[in-house]
Amino acid sequence: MTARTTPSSTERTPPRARAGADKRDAILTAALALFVERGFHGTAVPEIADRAGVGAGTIYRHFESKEAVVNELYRRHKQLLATRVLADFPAECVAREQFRALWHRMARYVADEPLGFAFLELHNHRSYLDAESRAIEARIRDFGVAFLQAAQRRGEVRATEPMILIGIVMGAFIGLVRFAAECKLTLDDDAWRAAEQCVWEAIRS
Amino acid sequence: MTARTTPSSTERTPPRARAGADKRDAILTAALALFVERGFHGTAVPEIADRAGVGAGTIYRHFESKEAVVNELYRRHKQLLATRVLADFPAECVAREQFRALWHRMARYVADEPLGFAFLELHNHRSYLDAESRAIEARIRDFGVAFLQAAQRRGEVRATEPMILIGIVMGAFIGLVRFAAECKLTLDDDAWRAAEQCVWEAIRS
Amino acid sequence: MTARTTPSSTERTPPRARAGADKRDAILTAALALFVERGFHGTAVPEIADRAGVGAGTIYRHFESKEAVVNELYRRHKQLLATRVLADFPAECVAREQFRALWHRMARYVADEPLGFAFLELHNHRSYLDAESRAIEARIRDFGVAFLQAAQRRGEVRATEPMILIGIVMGAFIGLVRFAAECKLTLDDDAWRAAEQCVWEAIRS
Amino acid sequence: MTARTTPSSTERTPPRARAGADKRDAILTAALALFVERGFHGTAVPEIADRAGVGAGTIYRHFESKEAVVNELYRRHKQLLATRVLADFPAECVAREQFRALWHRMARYVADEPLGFAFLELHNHRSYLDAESRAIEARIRDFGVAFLQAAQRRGEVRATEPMILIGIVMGAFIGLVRFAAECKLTLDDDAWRAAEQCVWEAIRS
DNA sequence: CATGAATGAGTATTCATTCAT
DNA sequence: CATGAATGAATACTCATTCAT
Repeated sequence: MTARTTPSSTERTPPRARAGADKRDAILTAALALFVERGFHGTAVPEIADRAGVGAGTIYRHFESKEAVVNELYRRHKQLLATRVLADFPAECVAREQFRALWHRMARYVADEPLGFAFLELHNHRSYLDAESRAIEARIRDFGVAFLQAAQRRGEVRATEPMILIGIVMGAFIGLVRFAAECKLTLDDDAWRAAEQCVWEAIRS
Repeated sequence: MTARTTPSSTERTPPRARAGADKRDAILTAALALFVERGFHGTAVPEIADRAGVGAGTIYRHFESKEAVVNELYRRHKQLLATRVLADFPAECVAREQFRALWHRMARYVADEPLGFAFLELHNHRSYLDAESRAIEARIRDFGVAFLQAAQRRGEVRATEPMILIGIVMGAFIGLVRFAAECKLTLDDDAWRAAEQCVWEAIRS
Repeated sequence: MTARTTPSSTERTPPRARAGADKRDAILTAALALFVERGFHGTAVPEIADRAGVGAGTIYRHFESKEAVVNELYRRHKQLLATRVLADFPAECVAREQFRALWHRMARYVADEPLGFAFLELHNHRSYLDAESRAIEARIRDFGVAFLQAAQRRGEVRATEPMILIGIVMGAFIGLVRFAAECKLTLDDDAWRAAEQCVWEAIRS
Repeated sequence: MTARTTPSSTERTPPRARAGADKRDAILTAALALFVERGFHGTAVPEIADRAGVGAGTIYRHFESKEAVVNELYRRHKQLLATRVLADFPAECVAREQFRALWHRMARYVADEPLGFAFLELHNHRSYLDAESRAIEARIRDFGVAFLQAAQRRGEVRATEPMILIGIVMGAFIGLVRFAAECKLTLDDDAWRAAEQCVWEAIRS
């Protein structure tokens, strides 16, 4: 346990005792919540430090700058999403099954990492994202296009421009999550299944 | 009132081209572009003044504060969207026709006011929107729910929770626009029609 | 303070119809009240214009700058005080009578021009008063010193350094007015007479 | 910015002469001098920072706002004056002795804290003083009234309205200090004693 | 002459970043 | 390594002054 000079001990730190280097994680967790709540420009570095339970200077021991924090966060969560969704993709199944798998994996990601998902959906990433962060984004899109084209060739998905279909599917997914959040509607398994069925109808041949 | 026909390129207006009261418009136009590009908190007031071709102080002659500018912008564009989409709604048609009408009106709005649409889709409006601005938002959503429920009662739209269907439809629409923008894909009439057909399949009974 | 919609004419102007050049007076009157209330640096030029019922630009038609206004005000009121107090000074009377005359003339000035007196007593005139304004001040003090020295030579006033006596007398007068104002105590003729008697005791031989 | 005439005492402290917490004191000292010289509204925060030898932001680490600085200054000096003057007041002496004690204690305060005294005498405190600051003021005045009334009951002080007498005495004291300052006259012990005798004559029965 | 919209330098205050402890 | 006080550049906003009408 790191020595704390101030009399008050565990102020904001998460319950588990913290071993040395995962201050970095505390910073990222705090930053994630604040960026989602107030946006990148609307969040002050000392606020992040405060919520993470570390000194303001400590952030600069782990990250080059505030922008480095947001980029790390972006890459980390985009990567996590990609891994969760694409790992062990059922390449041999029919498109219907593949789509169902994709959809529910995304749904599980949203359930497990609601802040991470909300963060990725924040707009205006453009102004601070670096090249590497952008590359991950492209990788996922390319996978989606490849999947759709294969299914189209097999006549399982309608023959519309793949980018349009991706826009519709991803948009529907994101819209579903956002509207549910706005209306304080909890999405249970049935809701997710129903929605999945709807969206499949949109792209099936 | 001066008609604004071209959606394009009215930036850094020539010093003596404007008369009196449309300095207010110049400020709103400049702010719109900058908020879309860098977000509310990422945009400095002098930047807005600069781009509008006015002095920094002039902004405060027309608006109480920076927040008053975003709120005006939000209300104005939300209102415009609502009017464009809901005016003379074909109440007697079958759902299929009504849906087509809604879709293409939204498409036309996006084509005419790309920045306005992008602005409305910006997240984190929460932190600065006032009560009046929020009320307009609710009005539009309520209309959508009413439309869907009526169609469901007539058996023309599938009997899924209306908020889920709205999330899917609106999300698909927004996703389509965003992905197209990101991939520098221009959406022509055919593309809009094809997408409309896809999304209708998602909600039809 | 807020936007002015009506193009109407006489909004704040005092009842009497205004003939051309006495806008200058309206400006001075407005400035006097505001300077007393909020100080020179705490008063904005448009506020003065507003209270005077003239346009902001009009002030610059009559005065070089904000500092010119305060200097004019200072000179005008100092001059008025000097005239009121020193004109037809009873040079042949005994010091007791002369003192009584001075005291009650000052009292009458305060009663007639409470704002003017309060303004002259404002501190920090130093930072904006010009040479001419300062000269008037000196002239009055010199007269007081001469009066006291003459009375001291005749053995009617105690032989203490004249500047000290002036400080005491003027200070007592000002203190009286200020404390009365602070305690919302109105000074009637009896009070003024009683106070005069007290202060005379302080300097008589 | 302006010319600095006095080569005296504590200005622009040597960069590394101070330790930790007395940066707060440096700020207060700098603010005191500037407020006396140019008034509250006439003093810019960066000027205070400059004179205190600290960064502009540092002021906001120690004080909520510019107004918090004046209020602290006011309370601190009013308190100091009250303590110095009222502590161990000779309650058993005759009024003549009590008056002498009060007078010379005030004189010593002025000698020790000339800027503090000048600051307290600044007008227009009204616009920024908070309730607590005002309460101290009233406490001192009440003490003066009580002292005078007791002496009047014993027949040692003339039977005039106490507020009038206080106005005269305090006014004379303040006037003395101001006129002396304006004329660059140094008040030595003899001058203070002579003045005290004069003012006592004004109120004795 | 009078006006008030427009201006930009100036104000109080915040915040990303540094560095002595 | 960790800290948080200190910094000064940057921000939102104000105001003395100008000038086209």
